[in-house]
Amino acid sequence: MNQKNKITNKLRSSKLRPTKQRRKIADFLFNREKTFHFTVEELNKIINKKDNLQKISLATIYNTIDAFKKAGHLKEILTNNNKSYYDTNISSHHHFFDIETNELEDINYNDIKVVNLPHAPKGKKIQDVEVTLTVKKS
Amino acid sequence: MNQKNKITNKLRSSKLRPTKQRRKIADFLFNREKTFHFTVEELNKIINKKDNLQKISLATIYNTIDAFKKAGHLKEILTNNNKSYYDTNISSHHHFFDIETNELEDINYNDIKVVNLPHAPKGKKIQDVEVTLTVKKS
DNA sequence: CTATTACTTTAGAATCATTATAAACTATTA
DNA sequence: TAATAGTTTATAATGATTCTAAAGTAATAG
Repeated sequence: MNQKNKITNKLRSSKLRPTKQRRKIADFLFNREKTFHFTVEELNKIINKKDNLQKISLATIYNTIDAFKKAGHLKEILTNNNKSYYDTNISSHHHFFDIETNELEDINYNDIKVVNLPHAPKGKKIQDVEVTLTVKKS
Repeated sequence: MNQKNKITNKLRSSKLRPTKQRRKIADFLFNREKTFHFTVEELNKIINKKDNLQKISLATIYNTIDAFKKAGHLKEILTNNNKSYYDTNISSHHHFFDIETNELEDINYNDIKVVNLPHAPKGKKIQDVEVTLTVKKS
């Protein structure tokens, strides 16, 4: 199956109509080797570079990223930076977050072990475990 | 030493002039048994309840919380909620974060063990280790 | 195929959290 | 007590995100 069809299937299997906009964004985000960290504004700048003919509105980018997140294709990263950061690496892993530059870096799952997880409070269940190592210039 | 003087000293030792506003906020935040989690808007609502005579402006509350954070009297908590959460418990510990209600709960330091911490990227040093367990209704 | 329906995109307005501004005020210091 | 340095304040400005409702497009029924 070619990449175009893979994207279409990915969208369909998440009950998302494969529109031109969603394909373009999905193609950009998911057809790559390395994981990609971004904010919506950053993604918007890249997707809508001046020389691009078919621009995608910022609202659509927000909608699409939100849909991809809900479908489990993107992981939202915890920060204290008052904007949303996303990661194309959805497998369980952790992050360095540079509080001076706002840069993120993945930490391999096996490089950190979180042991003795406590029980969730009554009536709740744990949905995700995220370790953030805040770093700065040494 | 009475509590009023304690607060004054805490402020002075952080090179913050003990103004009426800072005392009031510090008194509210730090003279308590249990830790307190809040956003600035929540704190503003509490500090400026209708029946309060001396109101404190929202800008001052932001300034003060920022000063207290920089002085190390408050810990900022990582979430994916696009607003800043603070914790009066500044000792090393972790959190449950309910993504449906935005409620936070402390996790005792010893209830989670993070082992095998990786080295920080070259030229950087680890400033903080935070584990957030995202929870939701089960 | 075509018409209908349901979903999606869009520009722009609205909202929410936060930061900036600059004038009035207050604690500290000389 | 006067000068100064730091602080507070209302308000404006900013930045990120969500809302709105009209126009467009994909899916589906006939």
